[in-house]
Amino acid sequence: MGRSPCCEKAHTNKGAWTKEEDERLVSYIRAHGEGCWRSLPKAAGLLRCGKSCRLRWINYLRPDLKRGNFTEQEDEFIIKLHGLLGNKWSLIAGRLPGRTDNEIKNYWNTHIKRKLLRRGLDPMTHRPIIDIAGIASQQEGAAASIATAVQTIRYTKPAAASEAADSAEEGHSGSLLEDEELGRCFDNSRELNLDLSISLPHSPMSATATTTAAEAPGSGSEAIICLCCHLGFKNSTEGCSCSRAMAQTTNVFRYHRPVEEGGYNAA
DNA sequence: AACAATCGCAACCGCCAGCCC
DNA sequence: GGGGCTGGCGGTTGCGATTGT
Repeated sequence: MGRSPCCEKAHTNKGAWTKEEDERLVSYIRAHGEGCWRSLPKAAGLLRCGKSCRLRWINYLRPDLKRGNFTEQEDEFIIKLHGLLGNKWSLIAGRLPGRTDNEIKNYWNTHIKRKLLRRGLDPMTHRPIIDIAGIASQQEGAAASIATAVQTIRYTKPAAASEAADSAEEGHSGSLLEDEELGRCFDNSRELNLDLSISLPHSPMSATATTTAAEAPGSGSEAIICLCCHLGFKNSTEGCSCSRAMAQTTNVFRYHRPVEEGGYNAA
């Protein structure tokens, strides 16, 4: 059984694309647009798998691609987005015009990982490595499975961790969920609510940034912003469930950040 | 100069979700 | 409802380029 192949492998080229193949693909897409990738190779006279054509176009031939080195600002932006989204390269790429998911993924693996390690941060969790080692030691014994689950939850919302790590230089405090709180969330819900929302940090700075934002329980000065909506990952017709999630604020993981515009720019 | 090791990136692979019939 | 098809995604691999010995 198994999957049917996406194309007839016996008659398809593999490996590096030639100039001629590139030209064929580009001219076809210019003439007909991005249509059905499966039928495109045949229509364009290419001995390539449709997937391969799509990848070549998206990652290399698209006219709006910005090629060349990443700027320091892009670096920091990627780090922050990765802190928020994890390895969701396509989502990260969606926030960086002219960059592809593949490019960002490669760049992350070859440059940024090392950069974070040099800063003493774990590239996956964005937490200080010493801190992680401490948690790892606590995980030994009977609590290991719970602690692992907590780490997993933390990974869905690690932005606060990166914010915390940067807080010394950025001047605002991250609001990392305490282990106890994370454990409670996990224990209560048994399932992860992946709706992300944003609220103001608990720092004094945030109070000055508060405008007409909804008051959040507990802090008295938190504005809750749905991350999906704020970043534009969901359009208005897709019915983000943020309002529902916010009505049940107990198990919603929030990303705390200042409200002012440009907050995602590199510090 | 020759070889080995490492790096960087393009491309591939397999899985998954959404759509359509 | 479910099965097949397709597009899209993230992880991994392959290989040329670069650097070190």
